[in-house]
Amino acid sequence: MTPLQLCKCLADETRLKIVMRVRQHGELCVCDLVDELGQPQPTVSRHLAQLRECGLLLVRKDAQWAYYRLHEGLPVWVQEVLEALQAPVRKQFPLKPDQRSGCC
Amino acid sequence: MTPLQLCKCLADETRLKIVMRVRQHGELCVCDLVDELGQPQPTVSRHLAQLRECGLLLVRKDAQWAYYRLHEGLPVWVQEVLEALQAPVRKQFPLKPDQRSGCC
DNA sequence: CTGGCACATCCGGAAATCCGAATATAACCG
DNA sequence: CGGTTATATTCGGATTTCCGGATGTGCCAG
Repeated sequence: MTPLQLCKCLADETRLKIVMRVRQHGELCVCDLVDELGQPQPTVSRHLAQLRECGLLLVRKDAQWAYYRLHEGLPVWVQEVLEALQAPVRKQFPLKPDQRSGCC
Repeated sequence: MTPLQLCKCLADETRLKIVMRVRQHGELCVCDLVDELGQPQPTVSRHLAQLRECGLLLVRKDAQWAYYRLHEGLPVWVQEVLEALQAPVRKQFPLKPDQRSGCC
């Protein structure tokens, strides 16, 4: 994980939102993200794959669901970047009013 | 300046290097950067313009030279991101051995 | 004024990125 | 087994991003 790779991962609105939402919730399944972001499922899945491959996210598969979380072993500087971005991202992309559809 | 804009600015090797070098030196002129990065002057100038427009860098023009520096009024979270990236960037892209050509 | 240097900008094409639509896979349910 | 749900992957094209080369502009030296 290099600084350049991290910046590229976060240089997309959907991926930035995903990382921050996941960081906030600890763990989220794909359908939650699809619901939250209002984007088609293949789009979300593609971005999740990218975040997995670069080592930012990890998956846990349970039955038919896939739960994503931040990789536990992230370098400190990565955690610092994410921490610094958390608040302004939440300001720029506020959460949708709690319409817990309860997909899973 | 939004988190997304910042990430896009830093999601390019040349721009990432420029920002970090400028941050380290306080102020650098274009020919220094061209020399350091080993890239053609128009390329460096184009990236500098981009960093200017998004509000990360400021220029000071003196005679025929243009000196770039970090914008003084950057939000705290931006400064935190840059601080967190400084060390790993220097590790990934070490400085060229000091061959001060003294272009200016 | 002329030439040279530092820097900026413009233009056309190449390359990377992103997306929509369709399809694949895997698990659960009846 | 067939149907449905959750997720992943593939493909083709559209859009964005990046670069090289040429050109423009301002400043200085002679």
